[in-house]
Amino acid sequence: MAGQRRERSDAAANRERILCAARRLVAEHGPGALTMQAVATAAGVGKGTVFHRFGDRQGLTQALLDEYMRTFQDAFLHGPPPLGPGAPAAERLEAFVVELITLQDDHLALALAAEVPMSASLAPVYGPLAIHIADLVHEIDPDLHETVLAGFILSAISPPVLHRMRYALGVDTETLQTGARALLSGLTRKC
Amino acid sequence: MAGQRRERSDAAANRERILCAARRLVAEHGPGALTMQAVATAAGVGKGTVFHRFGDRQGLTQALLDEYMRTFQDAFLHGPPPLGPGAPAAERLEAFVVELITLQDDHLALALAAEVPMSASLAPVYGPLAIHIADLVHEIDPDLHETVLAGFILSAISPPVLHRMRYALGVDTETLQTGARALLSGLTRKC
DNA sequence: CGCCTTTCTGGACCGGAGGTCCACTTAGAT
DNA sequence: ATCTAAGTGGACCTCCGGTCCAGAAAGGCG
Repeated sequence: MAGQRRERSDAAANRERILCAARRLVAEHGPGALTMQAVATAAGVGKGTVFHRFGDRQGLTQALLDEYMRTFQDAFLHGPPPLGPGAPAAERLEAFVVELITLQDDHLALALAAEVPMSASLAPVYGPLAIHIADLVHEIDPDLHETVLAGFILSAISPPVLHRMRYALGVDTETLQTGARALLSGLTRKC
Repeated sequence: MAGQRRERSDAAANRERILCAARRLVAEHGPGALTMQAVATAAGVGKGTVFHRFGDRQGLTQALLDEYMRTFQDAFLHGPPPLGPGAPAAERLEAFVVELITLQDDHLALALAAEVPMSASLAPVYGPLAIHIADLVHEIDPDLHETVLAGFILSAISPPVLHRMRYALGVDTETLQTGARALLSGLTRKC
C-alpha cells in the first residue's frame, strides 16, 4: 500500500455534492439553515454519509471555509506585497486586516455558519491567520505579547461582528476597513 | 393598581434560589453545565418555574451578568476618574478597557455561559458598554465611526477570547491589559 | 469475468437541549 | 373565609448533533 488508499470515486463525488449543497443552503436560507440533516437531504444522500465524509459539523464547516481561505493564505504567505513578504510588517498587517475584512464580507453567511459556540479554542482555519498576525506583530514590536495581540485583532473583526455592523448597523465595507485601520494605528504608525 | 402588582414573595424567593443555583452550577461544573433543567433541579424547582421567571435561557444568563455589570456601569458613568467623568476621554477609554478585562476575568465562567452562539445582535448587557465606548471614541476623534470602533474593541476583549488567552495560552491578566493598551494606543495617544 | 475485501451508504435510532402547556396550588387582598 | 390572579411543576414537544450497523457497491486480483 503506497501511501494510503485513495478515496473511492463515488465517495469523492458525494463529498463534492455535499459541499455544494451546503453552500447552496447557506446562500439561500442563511447560516441557521445549515443542519447536518438539511445538508444531507439537499445533497440527496443520507445523514450518515455526511458524517462519514466530514466527521462532525465542524469538520463540514471548516471544509467550507477552507475553500476560500486557502487562496488567501497563499496570498499573504507567498503573494506580492503589501500582503505578501517584501513590505514592512506594519504595512503587511494593515493590508492583511483590510483584505480579511473584504474576504469575510464576501462569505459572511458561510463564515457565520462556521462559528462555533463558546469556542474553547480557535477554529482550525483561523489558526494560520493568528500565527501570521502574531509574526507581523512581533516584527513590529518584539516587546509586545504577539499571541495576545493576534487574538485581540482576529476577534475584533470576527464574522459575527462584521455581520452586526453590516446588517444591523448598515455600515459598508469600506467604513469597516477604515475603522480597522484606525484601531491598528497604534501598531502600524510608529510615534 | 398603583404601578404594576408586586412580585409575589414566594416568587421572589424562587428567583433568588434560581440565580444562586445557577451561579453555583457554573462555578462548580463550568459554563457548559448551565442548562435550564440542571438549574431547575439544583434550585429545587420545576423547569417551568425557571422559564416563567426568566423567559428563556438568555434571560437567565443576562440576569446573572446584570448582577456584577450594574456596579461597573455605575463606576464608569458616575464614579471617580479616570473611569468616571472628569478625566480625558483617552484615559477613560484605557481605564475602561483595563477594568473590563479585570471584571470579566473575575467572572469568566459566568460570562462564557452567557455567550450566545451566532449572535445576530449584541447581548443586552453589553449594550450600555458599547454605547459608552462609542461616546469616548467620538470624543477622542469625531471623524471616526464610533459605533464600528466600539464593536471592534468590545469584541476584541470578549469572554471567549479572554478565556482562550488565560487558559489555553496561560497568559495572566496583566499581560492581557498590557496587550489591550497596546492595541488601543493608536486611539489613546495623539501623535 | 466473477470474486472478495474494503469502503461507502442510508436512515433508524439515541440523548440531551431549549421551550411550551396546562391542571393544580397558593399568596395575599378584600 | 373567600376568591382570584399569580405562580408552580413536570410531562411533553421539536429539533439537533451524533452513533450504529446491515446492506450496497467499488475496484484490485486471479
